[in-house]
Amino acid sequence: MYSPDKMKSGGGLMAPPGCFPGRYSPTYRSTDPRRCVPNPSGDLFTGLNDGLLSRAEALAAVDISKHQSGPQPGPPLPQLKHDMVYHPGVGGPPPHNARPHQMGHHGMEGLDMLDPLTSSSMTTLAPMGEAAPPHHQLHGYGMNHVMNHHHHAGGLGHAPPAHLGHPAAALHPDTDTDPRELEAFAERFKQRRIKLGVTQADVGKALANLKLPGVGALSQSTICRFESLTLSHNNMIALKPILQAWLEEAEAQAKNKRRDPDAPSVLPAGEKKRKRTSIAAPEKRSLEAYFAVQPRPSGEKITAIAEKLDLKKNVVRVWFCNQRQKQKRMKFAAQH
DNA sequence: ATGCATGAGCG
DNA sequence: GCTCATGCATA
Repeated sequence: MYSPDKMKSGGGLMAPPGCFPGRYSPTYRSTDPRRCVPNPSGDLFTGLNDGLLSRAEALAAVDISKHQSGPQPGPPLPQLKHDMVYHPGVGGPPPHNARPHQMGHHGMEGLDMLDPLTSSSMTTLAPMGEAAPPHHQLHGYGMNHVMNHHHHAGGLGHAPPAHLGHPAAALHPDTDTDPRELEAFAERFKQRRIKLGVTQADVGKALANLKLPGVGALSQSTICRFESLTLSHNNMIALKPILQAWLEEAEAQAKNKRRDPDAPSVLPAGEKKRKRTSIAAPEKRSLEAYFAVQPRPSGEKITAIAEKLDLKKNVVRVWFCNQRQKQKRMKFAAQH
């Protein structure tokens, strides 16, 4: 029911209808047998990273075994998994915090001598968690207001949360930014959403109907991530007032039993299907190993890695970007 | 629920 | 080139 372009523009994301990049490179070779063999043949990047790469992999192996069986010195082991999954299902067990889960850069100790190149940046790694983004580009659906660290949530030049029921939350950065509060809200939100019998996708779509300035539809993914707190802190803060507005509106309508009968469900016919690249486990493991040593490889390095793993350079680059993003991902539970 | 991707905005 | 918000496709 939503044409791709419609939805995106509504959400603030621009997807020029006719500008899809021709590089949808269907690199989905997950099933490709070659994938399992990180081609050890004559590498072009010879002198460059052969040694490094191998060591990185070896180190990763050590690292892995380390947190799997080995006792961790100190805090509850931060898993350097590329993903965090602590999500109970709907109606699952009482929500509760997981472990303090910051980025895991264990395994680094002792690696720094590996390669001067890689170690240089490694050594600077700090216990970052969500520290202080240098600056931010405020784009998207007018979430600019909240995104700004020092601005108050009411920003956006509209600030009509008067009727939203929780003026305090909307007006006080302290309240709005409090991870505890966000966590609690996400929890409530999910619970009540389910109560209303609405799916995450429904919510995303419905947001556009709120007609809040600058607020368009969102995807199921985003709603899901909001509920599971897997968005950045700023993103959570930006979305909260919007979802809160929707929730209140939805409950009001439900109470009055009056849902406007407008159901323009005109499913847009199929569009081009993007093929999702799937990186095979062995390759993924290698990437994780490299990432542990150098989360921000240079273009050259990325090229070398891509070649060694027989992956597209862009795929590798994006993988690193996503990995960093995940690493930075806020873990409310973790920080409390 | 999550992996890989796009694209805006910023150096 | 990166970060960040966000989405499509898929497990």
